[in-house]
Amino acid sequence: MAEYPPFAVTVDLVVLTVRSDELAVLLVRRGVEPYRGRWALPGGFVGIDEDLPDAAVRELTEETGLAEPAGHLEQLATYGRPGRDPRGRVVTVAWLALLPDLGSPVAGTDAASADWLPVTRLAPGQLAFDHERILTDGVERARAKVEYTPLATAFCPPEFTVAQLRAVYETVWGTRLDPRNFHRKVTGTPGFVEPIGRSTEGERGRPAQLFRRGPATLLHPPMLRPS
Amino acid sequence: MAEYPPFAVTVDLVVLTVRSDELAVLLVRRGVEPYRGRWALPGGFVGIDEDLPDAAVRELTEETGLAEPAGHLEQLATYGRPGRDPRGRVVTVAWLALLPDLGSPVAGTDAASADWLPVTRLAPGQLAFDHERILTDGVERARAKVEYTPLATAFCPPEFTVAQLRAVYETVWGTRLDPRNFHRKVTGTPGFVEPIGRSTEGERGRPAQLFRRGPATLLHPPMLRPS
DNA sequence: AGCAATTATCGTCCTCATGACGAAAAGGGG
DNA sequence: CCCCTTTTCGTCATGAGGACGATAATTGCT
Repeated sequence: MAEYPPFAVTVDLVVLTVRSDELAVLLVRRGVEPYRGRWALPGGFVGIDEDLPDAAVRELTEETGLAEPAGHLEQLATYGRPGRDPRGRVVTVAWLALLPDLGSPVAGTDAASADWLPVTRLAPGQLAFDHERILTDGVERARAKVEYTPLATAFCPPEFTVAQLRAVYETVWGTRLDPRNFHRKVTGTPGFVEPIGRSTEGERGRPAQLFRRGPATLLHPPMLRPS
Repeated sequence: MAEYPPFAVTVDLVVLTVRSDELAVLLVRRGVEPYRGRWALPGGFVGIDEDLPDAAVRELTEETGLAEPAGHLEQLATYGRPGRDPRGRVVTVAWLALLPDLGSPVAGTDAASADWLPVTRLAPGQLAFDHERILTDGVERARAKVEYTPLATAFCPPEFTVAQLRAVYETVWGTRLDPRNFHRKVTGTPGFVEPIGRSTEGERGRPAQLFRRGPATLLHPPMLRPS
């Protein structure tokens, strides 16, 4: 392999969740140069014998203390512009993870701290490397994919109400949705959600049926964003 | 960079076109080991100072003699399973290109020959490396994306008729579409196509209006595949 | 020229999905 | 028990899309 140009390969994670009615991304504060002290996407180098999805899962658990039991993980895109990393030629494979709200992450093994930050309140230029671009692409992908897939359920706990699912859509899209039409749409799309048989207790208002995510992988017809 | 595992990075291209009512992919016959003599996706190593999109465009023109004037090129996914290349740890960034039918490609600079092969007539295990998986993913992406984007026009010459565009959909999806409803849908979706003002001459039947692709980047509402 | 065959384009009917909204159901708190 | 909140069911109007008839505008044949 000495005849071919040597690259370093990393994985970076765009981990999104919905916390207190805001779309939040998991960021770590860098403890080492370059970009020391700046926020960055969690990620790291891929082992020479490690498969790419394995590296993504490892970084997710390792650097954030979060497991990936529920939730969703998919490849986002690959970024390799020369000069994007001052240490040399680094190509990064970015992944998109959607998780339910699991509370605050624990700090990683290095001294860096990790936390959820609302994506709408990030100032331009606040992230290390080209991570702002990667984050933008990830948010864009998530907004588009909840339209035609049941992926919005990945933001919910295993059992959830229609109203919780609606709050996810409203937060991800930044719009308000009519509760009655949303209810009809969700319960009427085959395989989107299935009733668990129980209801909520002790909340305000009429108790709501509990659902789990259904077997559908695509929504027919899609959930349309209001124009 | 000596402290990080060294990878080789390549680009591979899934170049699709519609030829004689079949969805065809551009393949090259490998002239060197490994997989010598087998069909493979066109591609090659990324230069140490080369950006990824540049490498994809370079390989597209270099190894196939095709330019990318019309048509469409987008990143598909990245594949890096250890062992996918017997020469060592190679991560490949795959790209999807959609082109109008430009005739037979010229052979590349090495002795390998290049040709269009119908995707439906490829036998399993016929392609080198993990290129069969990459091709499958590319075809899947194309089939899905013509639903909600105007990308089917990338398979057409700069000026085309509604019937030609319909033939593209029928070929890509492998279904028949009603000419009248298709015509209504295409001409009624804002920004999908715009009339050029001229019509075809010398063909059989009533002359058809010529169109070029419109400015829309997303189809609202999408072109739905018949269930 | 006249006619058949072919293809493009327009129009009609019906069904279904969806947006806007009213109303009833089912709980908690005074 | 009344009020407030939230869920859930209905109703109506609008618009998109599938099925299909009808017409327009050519070429090819006799």
